[in-house]
Amino acid sequence: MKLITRDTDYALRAVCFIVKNKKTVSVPELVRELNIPRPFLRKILQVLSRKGIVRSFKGKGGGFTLGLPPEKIYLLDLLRIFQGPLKLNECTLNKKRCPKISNCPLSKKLSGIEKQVLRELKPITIASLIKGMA
Amino acid sequence: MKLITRDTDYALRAVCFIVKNKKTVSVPELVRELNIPRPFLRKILQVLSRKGIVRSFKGKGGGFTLGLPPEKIYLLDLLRIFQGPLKLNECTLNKKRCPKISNCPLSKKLSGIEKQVLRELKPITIASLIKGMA
DNA sequence: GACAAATGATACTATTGTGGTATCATTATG
DNA sequence: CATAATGATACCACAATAGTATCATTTGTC
Ligand code: FES
Ligand code: FES
Repeated sequence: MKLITRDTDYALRAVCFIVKNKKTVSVPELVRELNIPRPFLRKILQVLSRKGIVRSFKGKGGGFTLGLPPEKIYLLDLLRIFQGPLKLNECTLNKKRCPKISNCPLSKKLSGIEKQVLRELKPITIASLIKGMA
Repeated sequence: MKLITRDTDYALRAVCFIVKNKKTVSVPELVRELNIPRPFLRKILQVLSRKGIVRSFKGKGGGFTLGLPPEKIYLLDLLRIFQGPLKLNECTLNKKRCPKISNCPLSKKLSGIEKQVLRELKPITIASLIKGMA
């Protein structure tokens, strides 16, 4: 089971690379650097652009720059954009038959774990990841 | 993203029910009680049987009993049986291009999270879950 | 203005994992 | 021997993930 899917991961790499370049970065450059399949990367960047994580510039010489400072781009943001909300704990039973979540011991444990995971993910920003690479 | 898939969950419920019955429990009984699709449940129980979690008795009047005391059946066992090893942290890059895992800051963070999750999962047994339901 | 080089929008396809079904063989009890 | 159970195994359906393809639009350069 993966915590982070491919699109999230690619988004992360792309954003990191954009941070390190002061100029706008185009898809061809990113492809060259990260070798991610080009159309897939394009799709990902378009999403990031819509969400304001990056800013896009069309036309010749165009490309992408950051839309936010790297200290304000959280891994959790990317994760939620591409993977939806982090819910480790969804009851497989429909609500009718579920002996009330609040009472279910497994559910309690899983919620606890989910909280822990969130607590650890929360502080991770692009900035912190890049610093870690030094 | 689910931490626990349906088969693991069904297995868990089935095992819990078996614990509470001193006699052998047959698939029809389990279906009645848990309403899990019968052939699916059968498949799950066969796996549990092969793994020694439950013991099976063939023939008329047959069914399943526990193969281990409930304090020795770990949620993690079931999880691993049905979902493979818990690895939250698998690099999307192939080994060639991965800038060595030990150096990758994301990988480090995710490993940390994985360890935490394992630490929380480890102590959970069938016995502890049942006690929690009291 | 025409062309080239970039992104925007959107629809489609392929692969894989999950959640099941179906069938036939085997074993035990009455 | 009939019946009621499990064993083994192969198959199928659906959803999520991963990736492709196409056309429209914008912008810089000659
Ligand atoms: S049975 Fe619904 S949360 Fe446990
Ligand atoms: S790039 Fe391979 S573990 Fe981070």
